[in-house]
Amino acid sequence: MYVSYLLEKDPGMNGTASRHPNLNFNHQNFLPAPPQYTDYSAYHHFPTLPGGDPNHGNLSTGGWNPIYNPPREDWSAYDHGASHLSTNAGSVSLNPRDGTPILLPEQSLVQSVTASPPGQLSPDPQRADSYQWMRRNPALGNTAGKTRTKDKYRVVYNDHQRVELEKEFHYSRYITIRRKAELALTLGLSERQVKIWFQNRRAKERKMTKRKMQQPQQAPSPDLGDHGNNFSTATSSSGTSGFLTDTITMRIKEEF
DNA sequence: TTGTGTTTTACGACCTCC
DNA sequence: GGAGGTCGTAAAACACAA
Repeated sequence: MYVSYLLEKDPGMNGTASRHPNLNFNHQNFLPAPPQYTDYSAYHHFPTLPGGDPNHGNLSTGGWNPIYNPPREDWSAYDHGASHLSTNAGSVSLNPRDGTPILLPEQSLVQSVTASPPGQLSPDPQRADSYQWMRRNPALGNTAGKTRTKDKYRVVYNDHQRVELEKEFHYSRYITIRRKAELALTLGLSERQVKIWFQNRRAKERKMTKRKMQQPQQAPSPDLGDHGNNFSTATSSSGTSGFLTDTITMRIKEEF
């Protein structure tokens, strides 16, 4: 309980600006548009891959930082879906000069990928089916800001928003103030929504971990041997994600 | 089509920390 | 007091079997 507090027992840990003087950023300091994560190197530690984002492996091209568990193989499909289905301006990178949408390499790449039948994206139709949640409601786009007390109870985030949030969560289960602001900006969400998304995501992970713990030793999930392609497995597995998070946490400690 | 179970957003209550 | 954490829950969105 109160994991963040435990983490923050160690000064300089991932946390809020108020608690960590080193994190006393000015939110205005980062550019509100591409290139994404230009100042995100603070807690990323891998050399820039050619053409890739040094911080998230290659976020914008769909690559993956080796520190993470391997990406879900069907993410590219989500990105594709998001790239052409999303009506949310916040989900599209814009040219900082003229504001025109930037077609990321992934968007052309995944278009060719998804030219194949969906079943070919994953050899496991069951697993592929497990990620249908990522594909729904393209038309909704982002209508963030609706609340129970307003005209709509809740919105459904689009594929791009979900993928980026999942990627961030995969990197660290606790988002920094800076990253929260950046992510909110780039995804067209409010910081509150990003915060709540992370809270809910952690709750989901705990729930899944608990569920696994309650299940007696059963036959090992085939996903576990799937090079981590199943993101849910990777993040919900206390062992895997715990290790991952610990590793990341230590790296963040080093940085701050 | 419909009923049912699950997942996803969003919130409130309550907590700790600064 | 404000920020952000967990926990529990409501309700929309969704999946799927009958």
